[in-house]
Formats: sequence, structure tokens, C-alpha cells
Amino acid sequence: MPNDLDRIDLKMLRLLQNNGRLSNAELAQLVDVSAATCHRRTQRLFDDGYIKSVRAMVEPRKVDRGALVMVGVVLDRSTPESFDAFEKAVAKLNFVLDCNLVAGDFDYFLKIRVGDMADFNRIHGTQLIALPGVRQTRTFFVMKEVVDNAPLNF
Amino acid sequence: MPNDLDRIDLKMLRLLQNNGRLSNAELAQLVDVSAATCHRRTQRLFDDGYIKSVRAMVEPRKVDRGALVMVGVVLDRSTPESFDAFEKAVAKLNFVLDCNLVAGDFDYFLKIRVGDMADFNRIHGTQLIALPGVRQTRTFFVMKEVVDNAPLNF
DNA sequence: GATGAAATCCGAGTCAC
DNA sequence: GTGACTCGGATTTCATC
Repeated sequence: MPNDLDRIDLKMLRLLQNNGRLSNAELAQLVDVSAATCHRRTQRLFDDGYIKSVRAMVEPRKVDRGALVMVGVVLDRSTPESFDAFEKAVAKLNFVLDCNLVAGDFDYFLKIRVGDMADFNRIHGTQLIALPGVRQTRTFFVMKEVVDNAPLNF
Repeated sequence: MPNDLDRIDLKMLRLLQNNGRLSNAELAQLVDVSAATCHRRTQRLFDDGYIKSVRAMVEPRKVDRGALVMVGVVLDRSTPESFDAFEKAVAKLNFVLDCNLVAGDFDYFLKIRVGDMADFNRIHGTQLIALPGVRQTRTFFVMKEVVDNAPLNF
């Protein structure tokens, strides 16, 4: 749908998404333009917000964050203030990777990474149920990560 | 837990996670070692698998993937073959960002990105319920992304 | 084993066109 | 958009601890 990106821009985006370490020279070769052009186009992809950031993907198990847990949350009340308070509080919890307001049986879904189940139980008891307006939570321990954070397809 | 990483390595990991475009020279200054040492250490973080990859984070809305959906899946049978078939099939679906086998009311949770709800309904009708062994799915449309793919805290 | 200084080399970034 | 130029950083070597 993005008609302000031509075929070359799209290819650059896909290549950089899969390998953010590509040098400008390498990328230029891969998309068959000069290094100068490639440099300007890449600049534009950043400046115009197509690329939000470039991140090193750290292996969770190597830094003691091998346990993944999904948590469904239901709030006491469905008022804007209630949602707002919850969201502000959850944004400060650095073990929360995703937090999404959803339509359905839950109000929010959280994706959480911790060291192990004991870690999670401690966090659940102290930090999650203590979040403002939480009526109940439902925990789904992840037993196997089949696909984790796959690159965007476009 | 990672006692093979010293304070400098951990700092490098955190910095690179937040900004994968840092030059070796910049990183060296930030962690206060020489460029040569920094280069060697960074190399090791890659070689030993601490950093899986470096990725440009593409803004989903800019490439027509602005709709996020969580889907809970229940399979017909809970046999290893059944799980295996499902996992192999789901890994081929490029709109699936996450797929996790969980303990609880569902067998799997999927995180899916598409252009809009119409896209999702088409995909749901043709590709999701057609996955091997699917008994039922429950869809949670994301109405607001509060936290999306936060960096790992360690 | 580790490091940092120095030397080389290559690419980023900028220029004119 | 390309090609050329310059300068700084990446990468290697090497001495040192």
C-alpha cells in the first residue's frame, strides 16, 4: 500500500529488517544503486519514520530471561480513567514486552519475560495483581516458542 | 545468571539492543575501552550467540500492517503429531509474528499482523481455520498497542 | 588469557555534476 | 540519479602486561 516507496525502497527495508548490520556499500550492491543514492534513500527511510530504530536482538536465555508468559487481564471497571491508570502503570514494568488493549474476554494481553516460573510467581503476586484496577488475571505459561518475533512481511 | 559476561559486556549488550547502529568507535567510548577491545568483544557477543541478529524495526502502519490481532487456538487432539503438524504449518504463515504453545485454556497463542480487519477476516477464513487439527479459534482484536516489543531488561 | 596503540584499509558522507 | 574525493572509523597487527 505504501505508494511513496518504490521497489528499491521496499527491498532496502526488507534487507535492513533482516540484517541491520548491512553496510551502506553492501546494501547499495544488493539493490543495485550507487552508494550515494543508497545512502540518501536509507536516510529518508529513517527520517520519514519507516524505520523506527535498529536493535540488536539479544538471546533471552543467555541473559536469564528464558521464561515467556502470556497474561490476560480483566479490569474492575471499563472507564477511560481506569484504562489510563492501568496503561501508565504497566508501561513502567520492564519485564512486560507487549501490552495490548483487546476486544473480547479480556481487557489486556501482556507478554512477559522473566527468568523462570518462580520469578513469574513472585512478580505476579507483587506487581501484576497490584496494578491499578485489576480484577483478575489469567496466566498462560509458554511451553514452547514456535515463532518468536518474526520479521514483518510486506 | 550469565557469569561469562562482565559488566562491560552487559553494558554493550544493552546499548546495542537500544541502538544497533552505534558505531564501534561510539560504543567503545560509551563503555570506556579501546576501539580494538570493543571490536573484539562485540565480535564475541555475536559469535557466542548473545546477539542473534540486528534488525531494523519497520513501522507497521507505514507498510500496511497496522492491524494487530491475537488469536487463541485449540486443537482437535493433543498428540505430538498433531502439535507438530500445526507448528510446521503455522511457521510458514508470514503474517504470524509469534506462535507459542501454552498451558491453559488454549493450545496456542498467535500474534498476527495484517493490513486491517477485512484482511484478517479473509485470512482467518482461508488460512487459520484451515491449519491442521484446529478445532476452534478465539480472536482478540487489538484496539490499542500500549507497549509493543519492548527491549529486554537484564 | 587479556589489553591498547599504531598502521592499514575501506566505507560513510559530501561534493560537483 | 551517478562518480569522485576526503576523512574517519573498522579491522588487523603487534607489543605489552
